[in-house]
Amino acid sequence: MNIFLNASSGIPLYEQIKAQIKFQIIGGLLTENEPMPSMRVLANDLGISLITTKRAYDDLIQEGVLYTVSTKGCFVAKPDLKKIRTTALKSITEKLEDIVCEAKKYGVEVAQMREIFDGILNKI
Amino acid sequence: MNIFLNASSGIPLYEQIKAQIKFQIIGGLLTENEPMPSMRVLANDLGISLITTKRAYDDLIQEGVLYTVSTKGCFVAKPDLKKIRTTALKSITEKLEDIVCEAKKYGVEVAQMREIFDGILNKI
Amino acid sequence: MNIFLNASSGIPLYEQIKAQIKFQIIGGLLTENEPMPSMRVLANDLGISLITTKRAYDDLIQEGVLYTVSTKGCFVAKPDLKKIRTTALKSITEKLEDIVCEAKKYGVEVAQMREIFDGILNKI
Amino acid sequence: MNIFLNASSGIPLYEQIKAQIKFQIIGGLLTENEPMPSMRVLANDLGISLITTKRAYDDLIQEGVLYTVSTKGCFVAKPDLKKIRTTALKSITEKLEDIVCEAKKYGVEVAQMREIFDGILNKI
DNA sequence: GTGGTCTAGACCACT
DNA sequence: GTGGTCTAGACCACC
Repeated sequence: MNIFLNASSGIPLYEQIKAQIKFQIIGGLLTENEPMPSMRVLANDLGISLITTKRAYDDLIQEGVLYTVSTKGCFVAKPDLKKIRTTALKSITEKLEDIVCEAKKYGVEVAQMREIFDGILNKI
Repeated sequence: MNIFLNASSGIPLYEQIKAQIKFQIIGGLLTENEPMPSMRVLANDLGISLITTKRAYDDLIQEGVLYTVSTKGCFVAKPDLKKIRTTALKSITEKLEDIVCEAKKYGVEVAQMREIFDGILNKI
Repeated sequence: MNIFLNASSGIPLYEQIKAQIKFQIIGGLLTENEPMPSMRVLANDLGISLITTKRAYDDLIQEGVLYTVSTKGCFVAKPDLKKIRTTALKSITEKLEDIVCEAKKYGVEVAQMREIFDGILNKI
Repeated sequence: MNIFLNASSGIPLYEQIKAQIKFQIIGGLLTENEPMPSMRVLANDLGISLITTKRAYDDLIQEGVLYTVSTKGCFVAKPDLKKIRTTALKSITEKLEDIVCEAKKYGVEVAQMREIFDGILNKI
């Protein structure tokens, strides 16, 4: 399981884990009914506390992204790609709005914002 | 002094204060050598603790946005608009990059990102 | 952590703490990525308020001397010895200039100043 | 009376006044029994509060640098140049010692300190 | 009245 | 346990 954590980013570790698991599902790296590494194993692999992986898994189960089979472990649920994408789009749109709003207060012109944004899109 | 705080936004009050003071300097509402309300008065006006306004002022003094004259109060420093804007642009660009990067992981297409962004720009 | 405070020196406690931590980094007693005592522990050891140690740490983090890993604690950053020394030399030079300037106004001759200074250097 | 104040230097205004009056006595600009400007006039000239000039004069009277004749005002006392110089030398020596001590903690070599000091002396 | 320093607490999120 | 934020209070020097 390839997950990369940044302890000093300020973003909670469990949120970083949750996001990367979702990315892998969206990207097809994790497929329906595939077994997830156990919380203990993942905690060990990442060198973090079991509590942290548990928090991430619990959240994902709660969101319906994973499901748990007692004594067997956690598995990837049937991915509701539409829901995940809709949620993601909503979150992204909101964040963009916040930034645009902030930029406006700093006196950044619309044309300049578009320029910056295009620059980023072209770079990736 | 028009400052609006949102106690439930998750953004520290002193950061909100700092940002709005900077916005007012950028917007020309606060001009060089203009006296700022005293920490006590501002704290009273906003209904928050003296410590919180002091924290905001201290940070801005440290950044060179305000300066203090012992027992007289705090004043607006010669606004280094260029630096403030450069810093702001850098921060905004970084945030945009993060979002675009996140969106990409969620499988959002470039065309769709541009569409969302244009929608926001047209709305404001 | 050996830090000695002089409550009656007029120098703020947090400045004394900051200076001594920098001295220890310069002197190699504190090395890169070494964990600092937690704010609470240090406050306890020194018999001062948590707020005062926090103030010192915050300043040092802001200066890039320390860095913080959320919930893990504060650590010694990659010491930019050059910057620290340059800053120190600048500050020392300025102070020396002020004193020489003051001495001159008191009519102290250059030769005498040199004599005093040599006396001090020979003593240490 | 030529006195120059720096409101934002951090040094109390009354200390700045005291020092400059002493300098003028040492330099022979103010001579024995010469009348000083009244506190009110001086306060007015400097654009500061009467309280501040009073504090400065009171201190100087206390130190024997000035004397007061009721209803007539303040005058320059017989300057005990030796005492003033001795006091000044002591204060300067102490300050130099503090700086040298601080510089040493920052790892500045004796040779380098001497170099800096000579540079300053040659400049003035 | 001003800012500068320091104190003793509290609550929170995260591990 | 850690740091981050916020609070209510105090004392000081200076003006």
